[in-house]
Amino acid sequence: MPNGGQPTIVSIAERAGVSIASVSRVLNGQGARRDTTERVRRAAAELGYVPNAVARSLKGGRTRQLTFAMPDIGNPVYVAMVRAIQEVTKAAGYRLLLHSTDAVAEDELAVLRSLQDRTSDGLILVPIRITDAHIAALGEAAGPVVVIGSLPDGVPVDSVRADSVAGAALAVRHLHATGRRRIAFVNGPSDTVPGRNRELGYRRALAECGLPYEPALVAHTDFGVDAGARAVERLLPARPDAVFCANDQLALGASHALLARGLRIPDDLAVAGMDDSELAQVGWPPLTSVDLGSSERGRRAAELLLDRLEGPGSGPAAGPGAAHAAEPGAEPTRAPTGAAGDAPADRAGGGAPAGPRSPAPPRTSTAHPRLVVRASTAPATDPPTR
Amino acid sequence: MPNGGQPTIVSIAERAGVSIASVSRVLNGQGARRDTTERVRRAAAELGYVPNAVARSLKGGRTRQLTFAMPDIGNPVYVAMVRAIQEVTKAAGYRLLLHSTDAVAEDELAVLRSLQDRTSDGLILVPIRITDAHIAALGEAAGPVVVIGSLPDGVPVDSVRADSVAGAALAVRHLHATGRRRIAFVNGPSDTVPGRNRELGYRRALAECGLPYEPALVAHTDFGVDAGARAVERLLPARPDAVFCANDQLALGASHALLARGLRIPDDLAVAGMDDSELAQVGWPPLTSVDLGSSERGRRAAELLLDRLEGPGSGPAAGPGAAHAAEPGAEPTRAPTGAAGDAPADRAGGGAPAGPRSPAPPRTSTAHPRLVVRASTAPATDPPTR
DNA sequence: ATGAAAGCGCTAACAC
DNA sequence: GTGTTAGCGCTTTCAT
Repeated sequence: MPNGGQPTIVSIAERAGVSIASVSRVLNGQGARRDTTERVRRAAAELGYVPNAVARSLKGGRTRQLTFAMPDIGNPVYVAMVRAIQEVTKAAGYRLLLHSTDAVAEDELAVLRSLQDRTSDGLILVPIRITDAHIAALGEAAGPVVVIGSLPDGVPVDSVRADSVAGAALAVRHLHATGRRRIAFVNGPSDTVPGRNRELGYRRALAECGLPYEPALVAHTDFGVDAGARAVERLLPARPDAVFCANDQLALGASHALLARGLRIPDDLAVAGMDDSELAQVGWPPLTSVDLGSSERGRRAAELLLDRLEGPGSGPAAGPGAAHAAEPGAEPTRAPTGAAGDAPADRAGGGAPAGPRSPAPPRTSTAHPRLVVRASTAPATDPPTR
Repeated sequence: MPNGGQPTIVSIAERAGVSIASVSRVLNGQGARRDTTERVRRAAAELGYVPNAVARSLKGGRTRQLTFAMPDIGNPVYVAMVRAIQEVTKAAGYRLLLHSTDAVAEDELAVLRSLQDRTSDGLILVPIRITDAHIAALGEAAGPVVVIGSLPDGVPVDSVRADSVAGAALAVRHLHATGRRRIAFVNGPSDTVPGRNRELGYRRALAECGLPYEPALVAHTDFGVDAGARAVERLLPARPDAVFCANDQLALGASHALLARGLRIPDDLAVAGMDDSELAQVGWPPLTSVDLGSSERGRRAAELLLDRLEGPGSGPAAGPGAAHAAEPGAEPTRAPTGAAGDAPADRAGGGAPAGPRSPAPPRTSTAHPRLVVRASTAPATDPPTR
């Protein structure tokens, strides 16, 4: 027995006394005589036959696997996304591969490149930083990619973003409205897209509220619980009466450090986070946070991806690079280092395939933020609540 | 162009003017003339060639993918396991597929069966309940499986367990030692293995400490934060001075409910959890918990699995019968259809195929629990700490 | 309706 | 050292 002992269509064909073609047809629900159908089904059942997914993939050019690559699988926000994505892809009959990049750009690029080995049919990527290398890699991706996050204009890739500038502003205005005047900000790394946007929202809201921007009230650190705890300690000397954190993990860490110092939340300081992840409800006191629509974005990203896959020219792979010539002034995707006019040779290099598959312009959808108020930002003065 | 425009060994062969066999050899680091090597490498680079993993898998009989199926990807304990497993499998060159079963037995069985479609080479499974169906499926699994959790004796499967009976007892004794006398217990479902074991440990420790078992102090619920909150409410009338919870999620929920009622932790009640997951440190007050060695177990499980995979007959597929004759005194791996007295005819009837693959006897390793004391269980009376 | 045969992209014998 | 060839298990023409 050549393989691992698993039955194949050949075993079934022998047992049922038909050809492998008939087996395939019956098993794929195509027409066949009653008798044949019967025998094949029986043989398959008796043998406990399960089709070999690898062989199918090789033949069909699709693995029916999708990849979701996120910065940190330990962050509940991404877990929420996983759940939402899973729901959509599972319904469509795709398996989901999860990949935690630890926010390492190199790892993100590797994932992008890995599309080339045809292990998965498509990719949903949550990059934390967007470098030129990312943009280049995105353009050359060997299959459809959807980015969750903000991409520079003109990058021809589907994306789903959250308006985190507005989201951050929402939180800050809320703090101001509840009487806080010295609003500190614990941000993630400032060289990340979320980091930049949240800072922008913070400053904008400050300005709107007529509050000055005080560098001493702002800290940058890594995203993460411990980081939040350490960062808020550094801000305490500036005597804030509220701390706005760029995500829930930071906010939880900050709360922790504050409480450990004997400070009271919200009486002494209010604390607010972002993402409205599970952590917000689990924290003590429950954390005011800004819902950035994580599940929604996950779901939407999955839908976009499936659309590329099954939608128009649902061929084996989406057209690589060359297709995107739509953008005026777009540079060539890849220079086929060799004879220029050598038609047959460089076909592989990414020359436009004969088929006029329309690249379908990239689509972007944006989720709108929503403030979720909880105990951590109750007004300092005796709350008039009932 | 038949495929997605991706270069194949054929494209390379043409471009380099050699045969596909040479391409394969060069690319796989086998000997070849300087000149040939050079040309192939160059062609591959120019074309941006990446080998098609699917084709490789079909040929080799291995996908180099492993599956980890756990009850809930939202539980930090499993995230810790994922990290540990990932570390091991990645180093060995395997991709990891994650699967969240939501503790649905049916889903666990499906995962087991899915080994048959050859999508992954092996499986690490964390079942929450073990039914007869599980045991049967485990025996018939089409590839190596390692179970994280306690299996009944005699099930021929590798497993890694935690001594959660001892772990639970540890926590209860600690509560007793710090002056608590009415120790409530919020458990998970009693028909799960962890649920049963933790209850056993609770009762055992109670007895050791000379404390009576009071049903009014015990609640069963689902594992989960909300469940913990609701459950502890029901126990309050019994006036506990401590609450021991079967995992950190429950404990966090319980703390939450207690604090929300204006009770103080640990002054009014002590709270302890299990698993020592991230949640324990993130909770307020920081949660005393029992480290059940999640990372350790994950790592160990991955090692066991890899051992099965690469260890003995690391051939293409598990072991085509004839091979394993090596082990002295080993039982026959699989009855080669029609061989010795081993019931041959039943291949048809769907009965267990020859023998449940048992090349090497199942191995089991056990992680030992360790108590991690934090603020949530400080003695009620003024702590003599320094 | 069914069977024979041609591959999908790759590796590994087996000749030269 | 290199090329030719035979599959891995499956789907799909193309004849019959």
